[in-house]
Amino acid sequence: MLSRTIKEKLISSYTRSFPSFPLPDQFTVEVPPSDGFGDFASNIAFSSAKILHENPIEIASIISDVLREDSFFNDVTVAGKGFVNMKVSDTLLRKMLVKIIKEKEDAFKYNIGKGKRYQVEFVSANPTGPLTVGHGRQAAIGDVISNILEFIGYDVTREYYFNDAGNQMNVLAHSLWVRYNQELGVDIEMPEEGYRGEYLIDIAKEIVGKAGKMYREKWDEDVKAFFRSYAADKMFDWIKADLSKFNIRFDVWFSESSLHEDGKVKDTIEELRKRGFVYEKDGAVWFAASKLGDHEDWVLVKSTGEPTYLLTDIAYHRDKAKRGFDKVLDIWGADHHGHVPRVKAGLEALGIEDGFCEILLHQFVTVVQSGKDVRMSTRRGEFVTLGDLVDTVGADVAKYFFVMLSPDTHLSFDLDLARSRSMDNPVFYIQYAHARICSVLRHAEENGFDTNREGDVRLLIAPEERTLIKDIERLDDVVLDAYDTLGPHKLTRYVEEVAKAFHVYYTKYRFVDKSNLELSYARLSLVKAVQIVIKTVSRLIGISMPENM
RNA sequence: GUGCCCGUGGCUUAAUGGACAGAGCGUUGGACUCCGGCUCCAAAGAUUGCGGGUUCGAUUCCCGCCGGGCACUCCA
Repeated sequence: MLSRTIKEKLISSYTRSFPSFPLPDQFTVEVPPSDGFGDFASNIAFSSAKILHENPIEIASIISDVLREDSFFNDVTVAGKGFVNMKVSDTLLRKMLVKIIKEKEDAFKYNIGKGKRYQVEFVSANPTGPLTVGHGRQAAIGDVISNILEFIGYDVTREYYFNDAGNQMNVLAHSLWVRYNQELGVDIEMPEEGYRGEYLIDIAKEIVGKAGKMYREKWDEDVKAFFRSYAADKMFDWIKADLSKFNIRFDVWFSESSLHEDGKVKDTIEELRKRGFVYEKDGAVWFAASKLGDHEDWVLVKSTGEPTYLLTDIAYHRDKAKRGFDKVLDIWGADHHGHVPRVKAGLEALGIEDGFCEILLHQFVTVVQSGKDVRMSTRRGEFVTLGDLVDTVGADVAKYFFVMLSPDTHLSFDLDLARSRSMDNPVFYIQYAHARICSVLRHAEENGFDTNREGDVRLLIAPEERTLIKDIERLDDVVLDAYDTLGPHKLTRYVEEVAKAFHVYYTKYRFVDKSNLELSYARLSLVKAVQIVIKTVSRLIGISMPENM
């Protein structure tokens, strides 16, 4: 909360000091690496050095002189090669604490989104098999980002796009039919490209139970359609059950076949044609992406007459724009990175503005078990399902592990470690801090304290109290940082830091002391504020905060 | 071969171009008569893959190597 005001104060000191010069493009206000540098530090002198043709140290000292006149600051110094280091007054920090207690999580909300419609599309796995841990990472990242967007005032739609139209579904249908026949003792080989997972065997058994030998060695369009829809329904039930077990919900389930049925794929290709990006060659219809700087052109409609994945995807994104979203975010696995420039070229060709669609890629998840990698492939039927993972480690731990690293970082999920409940587990560390807080508040009530009473925060003079207040008052900065960088891991790192600061505080001081009621009330206020912050972050991450463990 | 991502203490990792590269795990040594020790304190541990360049300043940007992952389909 304070860094905003400080930024404004830096700007006004700058313009007062250098009235005829423009402001630097950007400069930071951040927490310095060590307490010795004060509470906040800014690099404004570095970023303005070129504009002012002046030594950063000189600039910093001029700005500092102005800032020093403000009672907001306790101390302003110039350090290093030109940092402006600021120490804010204790009164001000305590005001922030009071604000948190009064307004709760609203104290940290800035309306950046202003109600604009933001669509986040994630998971979007096709119904050909169960969700894997890789989808789990995507589900977690997408959910946390959606929560963040909502927190800062966007109207968010969480959408799941599934391909229920293409050839993969036919392959799935045929694979199921093969399993069905095998169940009936018919010796048919699973085709090379078939889905070999054991899950189809269970479904095949089910069909034998219901339909007997009706489809034995019989394969035509009707049979295909039956197996296809049977398989798709089963897969969807499974996917939805796993997601709900994982506490992830979607607002819209968007089917690819609806794009075809509603003529949107056809419309898209016509519009591309009108704009001069379509030509025919070798019996196929091509997208002239090279006109937009791509190194080659891509097929939109195969010579068989079927649309490609690229075309339907462009049609899908065109539809997103037509549905009136102000902005959309797609979350894709890193294996789709080659697809990014093509879809973007498609949108550009359609005249959709550049900033409309953002794509966040995340690196892969590997699962390590007994010290070695578990290879995962839906087609080969080798995987650890998301549902299994959630059953073993719980939704909270799974979700936290998925978002605790930067999406850019490869994630290696150690199943043995996760299964062993012992864990050097940050989730438990944070939950423990929260449970301790609840325990303290309970203890206070039991000893006759009214925990709703507001304490006199002026009594909070211990250094650990100052640290803790500084930590919790910057939650809004953390949320905005996570938003700017699309980095949910900023939240987990932050909440670990807050939990740490609380544990340190807890170990050193007593909160409930009948011989010093006023001090006790003051400290209980701080404890409650910490609880508000931990709960707010845990809600954004989507994990629970039990009162007892 | 071409393109994208990654390379940071023993391990897992953080750092919109900023200060002495920050955490956690592990290791070693400490701390409970009292609100939950699932906690806390301290120490050791790093030439940020290698070599150049840009900059007042580079883990971050550029170039070249080395190593790993991914993608280069009329699959999705």
